[in-house]
Amino acid sequence: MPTKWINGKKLLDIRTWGKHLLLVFANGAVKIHLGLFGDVLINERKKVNRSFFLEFAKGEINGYVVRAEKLKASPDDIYDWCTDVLSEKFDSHYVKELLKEQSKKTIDDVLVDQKIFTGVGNIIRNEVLYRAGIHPQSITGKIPAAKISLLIREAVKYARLFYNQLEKGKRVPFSVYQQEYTPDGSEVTMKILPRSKRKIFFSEHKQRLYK
DNA sequence: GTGAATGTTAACAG
DNA sequence: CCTGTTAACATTCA
Repeated sequence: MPTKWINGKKLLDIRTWGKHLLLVFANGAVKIHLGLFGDVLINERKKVNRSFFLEFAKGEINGYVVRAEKLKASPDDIYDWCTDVLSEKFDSHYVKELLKEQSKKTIDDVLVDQKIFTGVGNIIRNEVLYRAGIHPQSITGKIPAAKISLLIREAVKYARLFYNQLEKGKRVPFSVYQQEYTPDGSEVTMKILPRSKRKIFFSEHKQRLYK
C-alpha cells in the first residue's frame, strides 16, 4: 500500500472494528488485517520482511504478513459499531434482529459472520457455544429466544475476558477448543466444517442441539 | 520434514 | 448472474 499520503501527518487515533486495526490520520485511515499469521509490532522488528510499515519522527509501526489498505471513507461511514462485540456501542437488540434473517443457517456459521458478530473468530465461537450450552450445528431459528440472549451475552463477556487476559499477557484456558475433555470431564467431539474446513469442538452431552 | 493454526478473498466451476 | 468450492497468502510451532 502506498503510504506517501501519510507523510508529515500525525497519527490521531488507533481504533478497531473486530479484526480490523485502524490507524487514523487527518486525511485518511489505514486498515490493517492480520489474517491467520499476522503481527503488528511497535518499535520492534522481526528478521523477515515487513509487509507494511510507518516510520514516525519518533518510533515505528511494523506489520508482518498483514494486509493494509487505505479506507475509502472515514471509519464511521464504513463501519457499524453496533455489531462489534468489543465496542461500547454493541447493541444486542440490533444483533438479535439481524439473527432473524439467518434463521435457516447453523449457529456456528452465524457466530463468525463478521457483519453480525464482528470480531468473533474460531476460538471464541467454540468457547462461547460451550458456555451457552448450545450445540454448534443447531439451527439458528430453532434456538429459544432466551438461549439466543444468553449466547449474545456470553459472546460479549468472553470476548472481553479474552482481550483483558491478553492485555495482561495471559490466556484464557480453553474449555473445548482443541481439548479432549471439558473441565468437568465430559468428552469433547471435534468436527471439520465442510465449507470453511475449520474445526469445531463441542460436548454432545453439555450442548443441546436445536433442530 | 510434516502438518496445523486466532482469516479472508480472488479465482474458478457450474 | 448467482452460488458454492478451491487456492492462495506465508509464518510459526510442535
